[in-house]
Amino acid sequence: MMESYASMAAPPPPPSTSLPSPRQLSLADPEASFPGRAASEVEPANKKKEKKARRHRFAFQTRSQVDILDDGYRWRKYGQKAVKNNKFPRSYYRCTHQGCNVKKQVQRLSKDEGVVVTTYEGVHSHPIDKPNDNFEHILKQMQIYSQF
DNA sequence: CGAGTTTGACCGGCGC
DNA sequence: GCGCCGGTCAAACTCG
Repeated sequence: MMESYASMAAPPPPPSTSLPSPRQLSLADPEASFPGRAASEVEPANKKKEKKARRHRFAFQTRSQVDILDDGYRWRKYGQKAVKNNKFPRSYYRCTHQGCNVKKQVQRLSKDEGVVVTTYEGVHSHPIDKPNDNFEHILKQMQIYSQF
């Protein structure tokens, strides 16, 4: 899906009207006074604003022809942006586990399509939902760079 | 039907 | 002060 760019090459729906994006509508809505995605802010404002310092960041450089690196956890893609120094876009993933705010970003090297850099942000606090005993073996094959 | 994926637009910070 | 950039979200669509 992610590698198939032409899969969705015909999205232009019938131009019923120049209706702006739903995103803009929320802005026009007085109820949407929240600045941006504050609506998803599950944390009540009762507490002080804790700084969103980034947890430990681990970058895994793997050699894979496919960008779908399954580490055993369930990830949900929440964005895709192209990097300036790379001709390929970077994919942003997030753990679907409740309370598990672990983020992961996958980037491919434009020079070496077979090289994929996966950066993990945060730590998982739940067991793996997928039987992958070989994961440990895979880790050994990967070169782990620990930052922070 | 549900979950996950896609795309566009927005936000905040930083630079100039 | 404005422009640029990276990063994030939300709705819509697709797949199983």
